[in-house]
Amino acid sequence: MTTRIQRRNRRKILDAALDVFSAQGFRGATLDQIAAVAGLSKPNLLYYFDSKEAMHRALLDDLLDVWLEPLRAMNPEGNGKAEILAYMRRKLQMSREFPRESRLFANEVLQGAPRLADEIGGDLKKLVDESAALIRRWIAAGQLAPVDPYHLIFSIWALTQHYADFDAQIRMIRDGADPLEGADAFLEMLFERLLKP
Amino acid sequence: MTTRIQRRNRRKILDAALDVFSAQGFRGATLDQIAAVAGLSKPNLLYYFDSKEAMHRALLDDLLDVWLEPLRAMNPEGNGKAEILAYMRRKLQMSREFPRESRLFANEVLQGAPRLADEIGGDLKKLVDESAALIRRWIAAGQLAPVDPYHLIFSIWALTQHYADFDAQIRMIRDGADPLEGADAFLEMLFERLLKP
DNA sequence: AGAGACCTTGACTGGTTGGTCAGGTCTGCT
DNA sequence: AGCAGACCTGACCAACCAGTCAAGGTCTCT
Repeated sequence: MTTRIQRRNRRKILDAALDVFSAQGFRGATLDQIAAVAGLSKPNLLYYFDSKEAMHRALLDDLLDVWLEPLRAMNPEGNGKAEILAYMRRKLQMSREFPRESRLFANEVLQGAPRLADEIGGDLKKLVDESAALIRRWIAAGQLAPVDPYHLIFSIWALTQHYADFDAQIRMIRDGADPLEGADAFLEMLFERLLKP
Repeated sequence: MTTRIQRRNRRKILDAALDVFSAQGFRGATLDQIAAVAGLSKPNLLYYFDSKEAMHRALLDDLLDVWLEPLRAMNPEGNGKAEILAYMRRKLQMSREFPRESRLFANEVLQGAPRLADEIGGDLKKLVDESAALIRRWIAAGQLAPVDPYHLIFSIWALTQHYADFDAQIRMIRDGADPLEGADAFLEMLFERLLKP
C-alpha cells in the first residue's frame, strides 16, 4: 500500500532525477545533485529507491511506453501518407513536451544502450518490424512512394528528436530563439514531398 | 620541439581517449580506462597532458575543424541542389568514417555543450549563417525548392549523424546489420524530392 | 662511453560519491 | 492521548578517482 507522502516524494525524486540524468548522463549525475533539485536529503532518496541505478531504471521503464505510444497509434486502416505524417507530428510534439525524456533516451543509446538492450531488442524491435510491414503494405497499395520503411522510421526519429537532443546547439546558432520555430512547417513539407506516391 | 616518442604517445593517448570519451561521456570516462586502452600507465598519460580535461579539449579542438570542413566545401558557384546533395553525402560519409567523433560531439551537445559554447556560438554559427545566406540565394535563383535554410542544415545533421549516434539502437532493430546499409539511397531520394524546385 | 634530457612508474594523497545505520521525528489510527 | 509504523537525517564508511612526486630507466647526441 502506498501512502500520500510516498506518492508525492517518489514523484519529486523521479522528476529531479530526470532533470539531472538527462542533463548529465547516468555517470555524470550525483545523488547530491538529485537530492538538491528534489529538495530532499540524500539518505531520504535512498529510503524511496534502493540505489541510483534503481532511479534510472524506474525512469527508463516509464519512458519506453510513452515513447512508443505514437508508433502504436498508427492506424492500419488509415491512409498511409496521412498516418505517417500524423506519426511525425506526434513525435515532434513529444520533442516539444518531453525534451528531458528525449535526452535521457539519447544519453542511454549513445553509450550503447547497456540498460535498454532488452527492451530495444524486444518490444521496440517487434513494434518497428510490424510498422515496417504495415508501411510496405501501404506502399504496395500505392498510398506512399516506395521508400525503405526502416530508414523512413529512423528518419522520423532523427529529425524530431534532434530538436530536443541538440537543443543547446540549435539555440546557439539561432540566437536563442525557440529551436522548434518553423520546424513543423519544414518537416511537413519534407515528408509530404518524400512520401507523395 | 617534439620527439618521435611524443608524437607516438600523444597519438595513442588521444585515440584511446576518443574511444573512451565517445563511449562513456566526459564524466563517465576514467583515466584508468584510457590508460588501459592506450597501453600506458596513468601517470604517463598525465606526463603528456596536464589533465583529463586537457585531453578532452585537445579532442574537441581537433574535431570542430574536421566536422565543419564539408560545410566549408560548398561551392557558391555550383548548382544549389547538387551542392547540398554533395554536402549531405560528405556528412554521411563522415558518420561512416568517424562515428566516434560524432558521438563525442553528440555527448557534448547533449549535455549543453559547456565546453563548446564558444566555438558553436562563434565559428560554427558564422559558417551556418553564411551557408544559410548562400542557400537563400540559390532558392532565389530557382535552383532549389523554397525551404528554411536553417532547418535544411539541421535536417542534414540530424539524418546523417543519427546513424553514428544511435548506432546501437539501429543495430538492435536491424538484427546487427550495418546501420548504414541502404542509408545512401534513402537520403538521396529524400533530399532529391525535398529540394526539387 | 658518458652526460643530460627525456620518459616511465609504484606508491601515495585529498576529495568525491554511492550507500549505510542508529536513532530521531512525524502521521494516522484507535 | 498514546502507540505503531512510516518517514527522515547527521554522521559515517569504503570505494573510486584525478592528480602528485620522487626515484629510476631510456634515449640521443657528442
